[in-house]
Amino acid sequence: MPASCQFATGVHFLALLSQSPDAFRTSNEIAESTMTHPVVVRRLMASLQEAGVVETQKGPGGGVRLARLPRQITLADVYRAVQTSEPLHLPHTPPNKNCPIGEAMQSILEEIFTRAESALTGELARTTLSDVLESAMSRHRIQTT
Amino acid sequence: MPASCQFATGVHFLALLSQSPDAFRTSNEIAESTMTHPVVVRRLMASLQEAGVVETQKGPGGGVRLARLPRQITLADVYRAVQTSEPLHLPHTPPNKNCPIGEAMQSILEEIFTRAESALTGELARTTLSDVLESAMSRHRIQTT
DNA sequence: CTAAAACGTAACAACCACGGTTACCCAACC
DNA sequence: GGTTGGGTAACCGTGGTTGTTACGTTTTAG
Repeated sequence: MPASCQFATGVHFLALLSQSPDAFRTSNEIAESTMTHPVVVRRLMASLQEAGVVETQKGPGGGVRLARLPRQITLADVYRAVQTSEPLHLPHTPPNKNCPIGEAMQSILEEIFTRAESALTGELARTTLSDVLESAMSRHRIQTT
Repeated sequence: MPASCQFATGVHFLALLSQSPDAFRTSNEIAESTMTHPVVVRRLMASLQEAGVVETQKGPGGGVRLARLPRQITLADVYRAVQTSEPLHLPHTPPNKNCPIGEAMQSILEEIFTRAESALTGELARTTLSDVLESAMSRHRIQTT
């Protein structure tokens, strides 16, 4: 199911960065924690940097850190920065020109998709990175005690 | 990924069926209108039949028709019947066991995904097939006049 | 009872996006 | 200037989706 898990990965990355909002973490560290490849980390972080969610610093002592406080970053920000393809798609082959229904279908579907995705991002906007980190901390505490 | 457009295709199919809720339409007719293959139609219709959205009739004079009135079928019904993969996904590789954040991440993300998808289907549930058909009819009328 | 019309489904190929990997360039710090 | 880091291009393997063929099964017509 190679159906883009970039959002999940991105949230995971940013949750790690939220632990120490001021410190730079290297892509190697992040990759190790998430069992992936440093290049994958840098690729995803590039999108997040473009969206103004993180900032990077090259050279020794450099790495990636949040550009804003965890409280000021919502999951909708992450979703918009990272999601390359939309969850709902039009068919690749255009409909029959002789079919009046098909003629109007695309624009109807596009409107529906827009509304549906607004609902989705609206829900995601209600959770911030600090919420995620807090949940993770409390959950881990319960698991280890 | 070859971004699944099954939802869009399904809505298109059902909009066609909504034109004549009582008559059986063959997969060949549907395929012709949507510029696809009869087997593709039957495959998708199989899911919709399993969900109780359509009913099929074999043999001459048979085909597919809606199981309920267009007014009683929402796009959320279509989405649930047809969508094989969810819009948001967990990473395929589990996180590092030594990372406390990663430990808790999966369940946190699953909760978030559940809420987000509920928001999406909630929005889709507000539109019925008769709404779609009505939009298509009025749009086509405007385009052709 | 046979033939034709339709769905049901398995099997296969083509395509394409995603993730992992390597390699190389560039910037920053010591 | 060397080391440490990100930035990015290029490539491959994998797997899901669609299109297509082929065949079985059910139903109706006659």
